Amino acid sequence: MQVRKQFPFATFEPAWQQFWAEHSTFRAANPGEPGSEKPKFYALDMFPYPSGAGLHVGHPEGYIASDLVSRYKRMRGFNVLHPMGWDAFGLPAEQYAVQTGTHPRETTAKNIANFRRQIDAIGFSYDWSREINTTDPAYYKWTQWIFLQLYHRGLAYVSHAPVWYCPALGTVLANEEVLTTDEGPRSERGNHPVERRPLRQWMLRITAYADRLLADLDGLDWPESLKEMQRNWIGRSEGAEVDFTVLKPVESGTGNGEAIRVMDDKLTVFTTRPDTLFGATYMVLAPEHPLVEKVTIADRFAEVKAYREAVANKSDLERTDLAKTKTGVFTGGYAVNPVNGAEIEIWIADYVMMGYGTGAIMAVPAHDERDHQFARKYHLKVIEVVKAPASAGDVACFAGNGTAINSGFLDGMPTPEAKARMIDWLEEKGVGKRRVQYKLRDWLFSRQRYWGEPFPIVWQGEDHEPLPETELPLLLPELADYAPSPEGHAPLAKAVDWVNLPDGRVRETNTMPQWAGSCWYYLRYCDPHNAARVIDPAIERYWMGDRGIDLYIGGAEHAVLHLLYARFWHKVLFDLGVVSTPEPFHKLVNQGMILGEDHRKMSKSWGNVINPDDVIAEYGADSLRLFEMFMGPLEQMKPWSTKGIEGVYGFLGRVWRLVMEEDQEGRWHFAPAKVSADEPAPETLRAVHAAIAKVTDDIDKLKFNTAISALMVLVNDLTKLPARPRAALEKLLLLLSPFAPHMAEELWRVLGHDQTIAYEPWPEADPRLLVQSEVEIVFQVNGKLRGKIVVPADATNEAIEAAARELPAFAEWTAGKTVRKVIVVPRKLVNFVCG
RNA sequence: GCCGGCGUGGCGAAAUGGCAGACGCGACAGACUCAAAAUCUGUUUUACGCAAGUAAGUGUGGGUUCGAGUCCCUCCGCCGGCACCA
Repeated sequence: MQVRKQFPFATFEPAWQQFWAEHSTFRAANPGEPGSEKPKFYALDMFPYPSGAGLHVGHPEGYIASDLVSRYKRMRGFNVLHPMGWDAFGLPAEQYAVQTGTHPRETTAKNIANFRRQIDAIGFSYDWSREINTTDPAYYKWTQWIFLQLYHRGLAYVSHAPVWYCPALGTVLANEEVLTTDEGPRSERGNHPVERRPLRQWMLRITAYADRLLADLDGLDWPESLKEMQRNWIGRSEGAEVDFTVLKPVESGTGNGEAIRVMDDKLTVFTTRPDTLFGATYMVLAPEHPLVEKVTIADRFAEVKAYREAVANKSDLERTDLAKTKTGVFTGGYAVNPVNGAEIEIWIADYVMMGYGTGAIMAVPAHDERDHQFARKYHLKVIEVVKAPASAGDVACFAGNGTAINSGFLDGMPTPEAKARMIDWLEEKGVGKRRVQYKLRDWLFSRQRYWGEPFPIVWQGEDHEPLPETELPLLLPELADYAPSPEGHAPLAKAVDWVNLPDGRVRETNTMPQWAGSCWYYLRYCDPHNAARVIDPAIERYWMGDRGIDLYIGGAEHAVLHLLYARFWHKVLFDLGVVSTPEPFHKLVNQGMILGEDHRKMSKSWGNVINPDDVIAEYGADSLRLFEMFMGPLEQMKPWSTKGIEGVYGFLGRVWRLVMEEDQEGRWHFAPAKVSADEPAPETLRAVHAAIAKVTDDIDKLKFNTAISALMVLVNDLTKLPARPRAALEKLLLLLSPFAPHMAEELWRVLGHDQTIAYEPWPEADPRLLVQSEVEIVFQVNGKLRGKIVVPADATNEAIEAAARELPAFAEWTAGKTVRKVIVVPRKLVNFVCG
């Protein structure tokens, strides 16, 4: 059954989309082109991976928001860069290729076409002449070029350290792509089990930028929670390295009292609490620590070996399970505490990780919860060296700041001072130094996949060398079979002719991870067709100068990975002089997830997925846009509601009928009788200007839901008028146009305009029309509302108080009481405090 | 465990320390209609009351203030992140 439509969106929405495309309405002007004299505004969406499933209504939420801002900024006189593209390398297309033999290029092209169709139907104002695709050789040529710059700067290197390998996906994964789950470590993509394997890998030295990545967060207009996540991920700690001399008893097996010999080796630890060095009563090495074999005595060797083997077979989850009791083994070796010469035992335990600090710790069981647990279990000595402040209460193990005790020259010092003093002492004696430690690790940058950027690297034996830039792009070879080998050899190894060069050298067969293409795509949009350079400097300065991208909207799932990697590459490019700002994304907003109507996450398995195609067929693109912005704050998670979209659809119908009427045959026509040429009445004028002020202010703050509610208030007011002044209607359409651009364009034309509304100047609210001559003031007694009075807007405090005293309610509520104090807030309230 | 964020009607939500619940949905009533739908106009936090009105009310308990949804502290719940990081 065909439901009667409130307005013919199915006709005019596609027509306007076609109009915009044919007229290149949203083409942004590069420097030198007409329009580039305007100030720029760069509004960026996180570009999608074009999956086979297509879009659901959650995907375009951020796109609608950025589109709205883009349209608004154009009307405010900005030259707006609002582009879209495809993050099209990735695993699903490759897995499909493994199963079916379809080249990922074909799958990707098909998916992009579907995404493009869906996106176009929503009426976005993208400049499609700047469309990019990370799998296009003309694009990945420059991804490879940036890799070469990293390589030349010593920021790309080869590692043989154990890495996460996923047998199901047939590839290695970065630390960040591995999740700790109840079933053990799993791949973020697909939730497959992963394991450690020693494989030759490319790493990027992101740790060299740790300090700058941390420090520059401060100046960014990002959600504070997201900045905090990056800070935690980078994980900066200040402390000291301390060198311990290693002792080893001469083998005897008879117990104590045997001769000892001093070994050459130093055992270096990292600690954030050098002030507790006097309380270090034992040391712990990670089981994998290279010194373990040297410090272990013969008597202990079997036990140590068994422990190390047991640990090696543990998954990381078992190892990091906080609930389990700590285990460890004494090596038989000793170390000398440099500060007091005490000989302390060296243990190994899996609560110390090889990957952080030096893989060894000095244990201070009195003031570290973990050391405390361990010491209690193995009956190790505990020496208290920090006196807790009285406010700390009675705790078994005090880990906070206090006053140094039992610590020789530190005694009596507060913790921060004691830390500094100890570091000075260590540096004087040459047995330690100040050190800053980061949790951030280098970025594992190679994957054993087909559908990614090939590395522009060739090997000669164990030596690698870069391809010359003139040989870029290095194209992906064609393959008959895309599956990786079970041993972890990349699919590219099968392209024998491609891999083996005539001179005996061989190509790198790994490819880059999906993050590579998205690390710099925002730059390419500025100058998408430049064959000679990654980006033209003048164009870069125009679009990226000053603050970089003015507004970046995308999902919070990219809080640490994409956003950290892209910042890293950007800083490298900044150091190379390719870009002119140290940070790419000035303002960042995370749109909240849209849940299903049942308040659960939209997913096929719940059967609650809403497809935008269906919504558009039923209510039109403007309704979809308007509703997604009306549901609630952009950043907030919120459920879809069919009734809700009917509400905004009804609102658009009301707008339509302000000027249109339907004839007997169901055709809509302009209704001249509904529009008056008269000047708006003062109250109408005030309503219009109040809406202008509210909508403008709200868009600036990205508070689209309240902006829409202001538009609804205005439309409700105009609906009540027998005929609507043309001037008021035109202002309404201008305000509506970023939200519901199709209807705004259509009615703008109906009202006789022959140019697109997209570049009409945004209306200005006249403050003189907003001031009211009289205001209603709240009358309170003891803070409780007891009445209202109307006074001139400029009434003095005295006049307001006097007016309030005239009220019958005043006598009633103050009877038998004394007025002790009167508080007047001009234009707001008057409050009598009585007792 | 640690670090963020959030708790407001039947529902989605508003509210520079100053009238809690704008706007929308739903519900109820009226107009139009033979009738319905659609549309238009009202009402709609709860309790008591015919009403005027009064009282209570923003997760819990306290505090600051003339005045707290908003600021501070305690606890509870939900969401996100990190997780033996020395």
